[in-house]
Amino acid sequence: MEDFRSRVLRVVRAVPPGRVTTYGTVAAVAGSPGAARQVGAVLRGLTDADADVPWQRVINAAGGISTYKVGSGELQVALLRAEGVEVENDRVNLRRFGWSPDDEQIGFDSHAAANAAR
DNA sequence: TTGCTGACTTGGC
DNA sequence: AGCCAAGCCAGCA
Repeated sequence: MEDFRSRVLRVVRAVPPGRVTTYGTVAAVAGSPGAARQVGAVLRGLTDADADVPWQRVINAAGGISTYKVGSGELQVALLRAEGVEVENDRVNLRRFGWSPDDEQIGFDSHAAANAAR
């Protein structure tokens, strides 16, 4: 069985530019609903070999940056803005920029978008 | 090896 | 709106 870590990285790599997703979504797609913390643990341990992983596109369910103890969340905000993601008041509007695997087909503006935003 | 921390989420109050 | 408790399990001492 593939490592949880590998699956997380694959999911994150699948997030298109200009979109963001949440730890919970990544965890669910990776096969462990509710294991959002582990997603954070994986991303925290990223190395040079994982430079192709757009970790900045992974945020918390509230649409905010969850750097907590990892230093500059400002960097992440800057990276997101550079991709066209609007960040106002340290918050991202998940209704517009939130991504989930299903959005590959439908884009947004559907029940999936509402689901992503809960 | 064990044990604790923690880029989180969710449901209940 | 917010706070609290439980659960997930990868990484690190």
